Amino acid sequence: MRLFDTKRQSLQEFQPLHPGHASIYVCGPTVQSAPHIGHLRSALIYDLLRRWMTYRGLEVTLVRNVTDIEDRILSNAEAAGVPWWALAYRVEREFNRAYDALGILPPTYEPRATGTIERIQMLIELLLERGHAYRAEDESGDVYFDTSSWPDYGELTHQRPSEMAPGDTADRGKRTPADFALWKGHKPDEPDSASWPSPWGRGRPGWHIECSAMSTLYLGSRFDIHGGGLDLRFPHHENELAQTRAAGYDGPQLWMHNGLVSVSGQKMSKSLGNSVFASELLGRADAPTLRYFLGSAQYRSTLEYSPELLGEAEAAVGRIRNFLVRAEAALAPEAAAVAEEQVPEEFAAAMDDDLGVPQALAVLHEHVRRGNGQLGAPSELAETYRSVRAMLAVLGLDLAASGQGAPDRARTALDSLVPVLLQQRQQAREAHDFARADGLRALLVQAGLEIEDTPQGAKWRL
RNA sequence: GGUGGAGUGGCCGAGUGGCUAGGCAGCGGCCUGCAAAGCCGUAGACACGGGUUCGAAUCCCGUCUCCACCUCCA
Repeated sequence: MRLFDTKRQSLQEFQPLHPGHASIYVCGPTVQSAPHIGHLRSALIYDLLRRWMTYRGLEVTLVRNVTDIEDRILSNAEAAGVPWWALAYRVEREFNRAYDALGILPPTYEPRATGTIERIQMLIELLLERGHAYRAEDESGDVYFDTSSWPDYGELTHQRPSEMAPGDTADRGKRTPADFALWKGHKPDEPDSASWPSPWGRGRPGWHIECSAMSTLYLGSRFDIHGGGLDLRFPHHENELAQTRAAGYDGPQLWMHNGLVSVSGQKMSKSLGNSVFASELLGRADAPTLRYFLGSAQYRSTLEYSPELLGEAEAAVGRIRNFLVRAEAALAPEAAAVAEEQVPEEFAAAMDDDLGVPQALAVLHEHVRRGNGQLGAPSELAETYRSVRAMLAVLGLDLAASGQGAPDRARTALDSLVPVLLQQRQQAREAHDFARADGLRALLVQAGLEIEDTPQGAKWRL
């Protein structure tokens, strides 16, 4: 399969470092505030990558970190009047609930920055020894990465420090504005619990270093892929790469960056107040619809969010779901059983081409349409049905047609009441009392049911 | 100022030299008592100006516009 590499700015044939295995590190959230649609999209993209690689026979090790100590966590916690660790943990749990609700598979491991302090300190020590870091000249206890000591600085985003817009020079103890903190000395107004002893005094890790520490600790000096949001390219990933390599590690062989989500053509931001949070999104649509919607743009493109677009995704998913219901009704159970799940070649080609999910969805729809035309031809239908199921499985679209699981009491009540109404409607139709028949149908539709007349009589579903 | 990405029909979104993706919305037909669902058919586009070519959404040159990043960000 081919993937677009940010560093080389081109599609690269993916060659795992270890045949049959793929190692992926994805920048997870800084658990400072509630997850929004952008976080979900990002996580879903790497979930799809992982599922696809698994389908292709690779054993995938996916590490997605949690950055649970950082400036914004401290300031948000202080503003909320809660301990920073309580805020971080609450938000972390909120992220995981949202991931679960979307059917995003748990990563192989999910390390926390606070659990990696030893490794972080070891890296900083290495950087100091090798002359790529320095202790701040003031009494702050900070340690900075010395960008001027690393000739390749800027290699990821193809920038030269001299041509960048000048940064904040007022920062304490830095030699040049481009230098960034590896270790931040403890400040008297910060909680003691947010600091750890170190050779440079009590303090906490800077932002960036935790990813260098966690990726190389769990995946080794060299690993296959590093992923994250487009907005992390600089400074986060640029700095991370510089640190990792300057400390003597190789880092990832390929960098992936996913596009952002816009709302009304504007980037989501706190200052604009247009963020779409996971909690409200999960209340607006079911998991398959959200997965479909979030996959409707190629992962490197900006995805525009609006309720209308979400509605379109819902219609598309409904179409697929309708097909499954019909096909399962038309097929013998053993024909519908999916033994070997094999996706169509065009689907595979789309996924292999830099994770072309929109094209893959097109292939899916083509099969659904074909299948709808085969409802009278079971042998052909069975094959199409199995293809569709295979594609849905790879995409993580869990459209279990007939309501699995134990029926709840409301459902039991509907199961006994709806057929009575449908029977009354049928009697009215036979008596040509269409006003009454349509009235009964309108009642059911208003209650949220779908009524479908078929040669075998009326069928209903929620 | 620097770095990167992108402009395709009413909307979203594929397509990288010839063979009109797909979805939603629209229109016509089939089916239906009427609908819904489904199927079939159909219209509509390549930011602009040049150039290369038998042929350009696709390649080249120029112009315009938009987006992201340049030390808070998925």
